Amino acid sequence: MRAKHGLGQPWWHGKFRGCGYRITLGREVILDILAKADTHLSAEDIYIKAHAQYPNIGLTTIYRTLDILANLGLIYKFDFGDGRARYELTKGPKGTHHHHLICTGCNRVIDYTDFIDEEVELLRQTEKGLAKKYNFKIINHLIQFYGLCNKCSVKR
Amino acid sequence: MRAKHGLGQPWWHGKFRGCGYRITLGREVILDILAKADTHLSAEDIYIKAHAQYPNIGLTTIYRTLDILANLGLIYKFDFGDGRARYELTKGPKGTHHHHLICTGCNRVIDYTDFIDEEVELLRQTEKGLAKKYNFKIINHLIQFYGLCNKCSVKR
DNA sequence: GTGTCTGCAAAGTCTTTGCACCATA
DNA sequence: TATGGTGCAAAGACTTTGCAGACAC
Repeated sequence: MRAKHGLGQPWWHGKFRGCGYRITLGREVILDILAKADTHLSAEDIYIKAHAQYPNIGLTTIYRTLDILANLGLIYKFDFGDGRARYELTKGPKGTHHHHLICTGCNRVIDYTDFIDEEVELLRQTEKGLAKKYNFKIINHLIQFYGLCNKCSVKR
Repeated sequence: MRAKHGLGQPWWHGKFRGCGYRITLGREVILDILAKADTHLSAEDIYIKAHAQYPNIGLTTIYRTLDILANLGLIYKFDFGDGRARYELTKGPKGTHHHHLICTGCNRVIDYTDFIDEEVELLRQTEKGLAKKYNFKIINHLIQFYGLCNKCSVKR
């Protein structure tokens, strides 16, 4: 529903062109995959999906495109502790800001979107306070909870 | 000041022995370095420091020891986005729980310890809520703020 | 003495880079 | 047509593993 706008151009074309980047088939495929994904994909995950619909694509293009996207602020890059990075559209299908619950037993990751108003407000204030005290311009934050999911906590 | 207790044994000896691990010179050196460090050290940082006072030590020992320490919950392992892990004693010299402000311009990391009471309380409640809703046993959390430090924000 | 631990070297994994060719604008 | 972009192969960086000798207990 938010995939296109105006003359049928994907929403990100403007941002891309504005930065001097070209729109290529590979990049379209990658963004399409990210837009449809409901989880955090690794570079290889994306490569496999992309390769299915565009067999000529190489892993290199995946990494290079992800790098651009991250710099443009279109995607987030996460580290869940398993040695490979995961990527996620800043404004995903769900479109909502969220945090992660990571099971240290099985590496499962659960998205957590149930923010309470106070949480958002507190975060806003904290950022403001930190910005002032440390003269730091805060752009983003990362919150992750670690623990054991129901299956893994039973095992122990 | 909290380095020793009882009969002059470092505080962690008990925990180590209790888990069947042996106390070795290499491990003592590594823990000593971590205890004295006031920043997040990389494996190589630790290796260099350790090597200075115990030239026989190898990088392998550093990694293996850090792995044990992390599993024992004695250290935290962080990823600040520069491709190498950083380690920090759970209860450092400062002994305080803290979060990090990471400058995406120069990779500088600032410790942030000025918690406001509401923050701690809110976090506690959030954890409780998440634990209940997702049947997740939360053990730990990670909060990092990303942005530009004063030097880097001037540059742009 | 026995089961761990260790250093070294080699292997592994994810990611980045060099280069010649190709495609977008 | 002029820049950028791409795939491939190779290189790079950090971390892990195999193994024989050394050490803690």
